[in-house]
Amino acid sequence: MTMFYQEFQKVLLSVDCIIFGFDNNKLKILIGRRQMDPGRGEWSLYGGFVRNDESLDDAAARTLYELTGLHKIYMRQVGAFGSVDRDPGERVVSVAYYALINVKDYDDRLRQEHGVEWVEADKVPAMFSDHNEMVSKARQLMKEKIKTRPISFQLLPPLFTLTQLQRLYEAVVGEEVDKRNFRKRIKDMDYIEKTELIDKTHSKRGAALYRFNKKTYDEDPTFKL
Amino acid sequence: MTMFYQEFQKVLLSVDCIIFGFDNNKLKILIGRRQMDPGRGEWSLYGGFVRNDESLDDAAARTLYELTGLHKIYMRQVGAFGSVDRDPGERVVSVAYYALINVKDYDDRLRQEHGVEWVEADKVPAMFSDHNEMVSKARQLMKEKIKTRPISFQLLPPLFTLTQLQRLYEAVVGEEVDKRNFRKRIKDMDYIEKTELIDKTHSKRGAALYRFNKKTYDEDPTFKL
DNA sequence: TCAAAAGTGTTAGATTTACACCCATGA
DNA sequence: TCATGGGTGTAAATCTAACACTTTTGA
Repeated sequence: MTMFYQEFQKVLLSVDCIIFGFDNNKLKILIGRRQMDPGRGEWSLYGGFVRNDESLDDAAARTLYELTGLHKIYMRQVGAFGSVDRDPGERVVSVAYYALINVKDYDDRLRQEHGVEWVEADKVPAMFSDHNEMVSKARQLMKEKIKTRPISFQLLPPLFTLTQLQRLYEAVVGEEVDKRNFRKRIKDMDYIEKTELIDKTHSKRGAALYRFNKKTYDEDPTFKL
Repeated sequence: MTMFYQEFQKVLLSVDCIIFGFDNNKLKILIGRRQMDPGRGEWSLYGGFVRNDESLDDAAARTLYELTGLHKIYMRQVGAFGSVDRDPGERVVSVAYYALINVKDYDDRLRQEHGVEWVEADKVPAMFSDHNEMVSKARQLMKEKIKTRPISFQLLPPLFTLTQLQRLYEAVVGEEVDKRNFRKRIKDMDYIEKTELIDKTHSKRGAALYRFNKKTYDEDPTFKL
């Protein structure tokens, strides 16, 4: 059946997902207790094995769908992790992906059924194997990404206030920024549109709601690399 | 023997190396004709299969050593490539690494024995499978890296002139930079040390030779992230 | 003596940072 | 009426980019 490469060893390949959410002005990630031996009961990222008939991206998307019921989640590869002993059971190489979702899109019932929970990205417990490493690398990549690309919208509802956008940015880069300077920068981004709508849930005065215009963004020549 | 994960499929895992060199003011990469079916004879990166008793990094380092006879090559992971049909033979997932070497360190006899050659990074032919994709991604990563980290020294001899350093920088980022501005920036980097030595092979007047001081670099608090 | 590469400062413009007060509203 | 978060402009400092001529020396 196998015609080529007969003499080479195969390995188990998994994907592990670092799923980011933003809630209560905190960056959070979704983790659970490992349901499998070895390591059963340890904190762990959600993952799954790669099948022979699916690409790595497909495996990650499928895994994300299994867990969240959501399609077309924003997702980027973090890298491959392949220490020999990273899994105490047997040799497993894992490709990590980070994903961004809007916490509100994730049915809380489904979340509980899978036994995963949102923990603050700054307070992640010690996890199984090299999962903490995966998380740091993912955070690092996301931090670099957010400085040049509009990924915030993947974590926010379709309508959001500038304060929300700023808090998210601060949570991701890990430092506070000046309100006026931040808003000045946003004004220059034509693809962040002010709507007529007002959010009154977070303040008495009410804050203008903004939305991300993907079309305008895609047409912006600044972003044609 | 295998106690866990029995029900999951395994895949062949390979590493592919994008080996950069700098010669004649040109950024080059090392490629050869594929020696294996399927795809025998097509242009290809140099790669190898990952063994069960070695990490991905070890597999890449071993592959680099096999080809070049060099140890401790600077090397960074590019990412995992895993389309289902990327290899027409059977399912193979590959982890790409880029590596930087000083062309002069590579014995030309050994190079010929392996049937690989240096081609300009801007003139890479169509290659086997997704290897061109790997090269673009590697170039992109390296370009980002060189803007904040001193990786040039991996591609240059221990002593080099500022003009060489500038030409290399230009080749990597793909655009020319102003000589005076470039040298001003270099002056601010304490870890690039001027020596008393003069290179007279490239000009009549002679150019001062510089060296990279790793110790100074490692102690520079700017680079503690 | 001249061609070829090395070496060297200044200025204008752009970008970034720091900073403080008034507004609207519901409780 | 007051506490809370929303909203706004200016000036200094820093960084970046543009620019041209002199030096040395081997051929």
